Amino acid sequence: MNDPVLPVEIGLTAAIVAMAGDVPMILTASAGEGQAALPSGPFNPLQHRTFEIGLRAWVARQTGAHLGYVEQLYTFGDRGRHARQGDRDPHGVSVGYLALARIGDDAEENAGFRPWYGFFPWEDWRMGRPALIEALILPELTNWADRDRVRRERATRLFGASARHDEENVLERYELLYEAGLVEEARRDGRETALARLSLPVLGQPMRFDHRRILATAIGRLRAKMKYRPVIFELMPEVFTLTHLQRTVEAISGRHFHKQNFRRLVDASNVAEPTGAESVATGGRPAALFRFRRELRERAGVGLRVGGRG
Amino acid sequence: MNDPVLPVEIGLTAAIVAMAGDVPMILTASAGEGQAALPSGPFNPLQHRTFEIGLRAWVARQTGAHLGYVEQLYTFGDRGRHARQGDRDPHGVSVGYLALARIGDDAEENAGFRPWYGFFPWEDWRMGRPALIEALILPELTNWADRDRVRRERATRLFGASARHDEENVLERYELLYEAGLVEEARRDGRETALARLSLPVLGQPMRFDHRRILATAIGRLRAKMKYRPVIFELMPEVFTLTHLQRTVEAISGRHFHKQNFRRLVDASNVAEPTGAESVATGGRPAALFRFRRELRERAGVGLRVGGRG
DNA sequence: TCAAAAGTGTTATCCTTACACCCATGT
DNA sequence: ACATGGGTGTAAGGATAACACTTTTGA
Repeated sequence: MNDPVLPVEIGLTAAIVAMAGDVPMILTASAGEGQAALPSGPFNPLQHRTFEIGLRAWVARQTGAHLGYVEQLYTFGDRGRHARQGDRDPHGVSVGYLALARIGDDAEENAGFRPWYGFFPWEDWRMGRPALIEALILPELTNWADRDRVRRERATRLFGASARHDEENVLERYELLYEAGLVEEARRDGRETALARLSLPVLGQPMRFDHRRILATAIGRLRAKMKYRPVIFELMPEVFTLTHLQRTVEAISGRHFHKQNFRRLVDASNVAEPTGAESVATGGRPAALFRFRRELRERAGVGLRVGGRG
Repeated sequence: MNDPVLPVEIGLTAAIVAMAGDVPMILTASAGEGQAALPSGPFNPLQHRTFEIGLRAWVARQTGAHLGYVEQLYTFGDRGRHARQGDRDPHGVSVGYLALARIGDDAEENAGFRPWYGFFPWEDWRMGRPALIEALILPELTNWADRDRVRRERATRLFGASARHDEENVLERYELLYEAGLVEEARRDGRETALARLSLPVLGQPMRFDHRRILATAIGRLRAKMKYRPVIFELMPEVFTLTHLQRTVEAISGRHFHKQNFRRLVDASNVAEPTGAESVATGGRPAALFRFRRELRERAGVGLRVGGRG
């Protein structure tokens, strides 16, 4: 309480998400070669009144992207952030953010954005359970768990075939893989690892520092938030078809939904209304166009409550 | 990005919750007279590896309390935290925490703890809708909203008799009252207020700085967390009766539950198991004693999923 | 024997999930 | 006419919410 106060530097790190078709993208810092990193910058309290304002400012300056929704994720204190060898992040505190943006189709604007499932291939269940879970992750986890009952149960709960898959636990799954030494970051941090046996990057491209953890947190948060806040529309154009909306929700949540049930859900939730117009057909019957009911933006409890299995 | 880095001080502020009978308590700093405040202290990265370790250290030193569960809430940047006149919080960044503790019955140990509904009288719905909502809050909000449709809708949604009450929106409700100038903090911060007309503190005891906001965040988070993590047991003794458990859950969530449904829920969730023993009767038929199944502590998705209306 | 609290069985309702079929357009 | 994607009705099963009643103790 009466210790001398020790000032530290504040950094902001952002997971900036956008959609390109039905591929969820994450903005990475163009850090020459080497591992991908999330964009980050210092926070200057004299220049910007709040973190969020500071964040918007440097993102606008560094990239063209205009941020829609912005949400604070977590604050990592200095050596608390999986402190390890090779971590050359400046001493200080880092505040993690999730932000949503809209990007166009032209390569210019998309520069720096990468598909997020490139970092988390085991998180995309849209076409069913990813094969690499059975083929790679489970055998390696079994090997790691050995006779340890707690480890075995954890592995089964998070990746087991019988366990109900909860798409929100992105961070828990990543941390298990990290602890089991199955992601590149574990090796870099000097942990025991089974990676020698594996040809990388089967278990996803690595990121610098603890940025993949931050991204995991961001994905999990977005997947959860979607269900009770209409944030998904920050990733959609002004008007859209219901199929387009479904593809986007599926892309983010990494799950597949039944068309009819999804539509009923949208209908019941009342977050979208028909514009009256129809889409220029994209290969079949023209689809009705919808728009987000903006007046609901601030409403809690309004979201697409996709259920257990869709 | 290339601005000179500006170091700032990091402070930790904690909402430390405990139960006394069926009254949820919050630890307040013994700041002489004046308004209540949450305990807070500086974070020294040289001394403590993580925020959480730092937090536990100074809480242990300052108070006798031993913290069980600890969770980060939000980080407020300097002038971002409702910066206003009268705010004499040192410049810097403040990381807010929620922590759960167990206290005994003796006055010694309970010193500094105050009933949290003293700060949020409109949040206790255990005996039905609090009378002061109809009698005071709604009339004042109607007056504040005047002809503004957005304001009216917001007021109705958060306090209206017809709206479904969502106990988790503690922060939203507090912020509405703040903006409407109905809490003491609004006056202190130099906002227009209707308080002259009201005899304080009808709308709850005020707190210093933005500590009541932090407490509101903590209550809301705890009410939500309870449903999918077995955190409630951090507030319970080793063994307890089902009625005791129900009283505690009701106290935290501020709602009343049907006995039978609550029991079925506990049974279905499998988080508690009978010890075999029975309680020394407290006035009626002896009750079976239960204990928390500790092996579930880390399990996501395990909690008491009390539903819409209990 | 009465008060006080523990403890249970059953039903109506709604929501979730799943299934199978029809419709409108471009080529 | 057929391929492509848009769009709907309905029924089974499970979870939730509400009900009223019995049991066991202490005074």
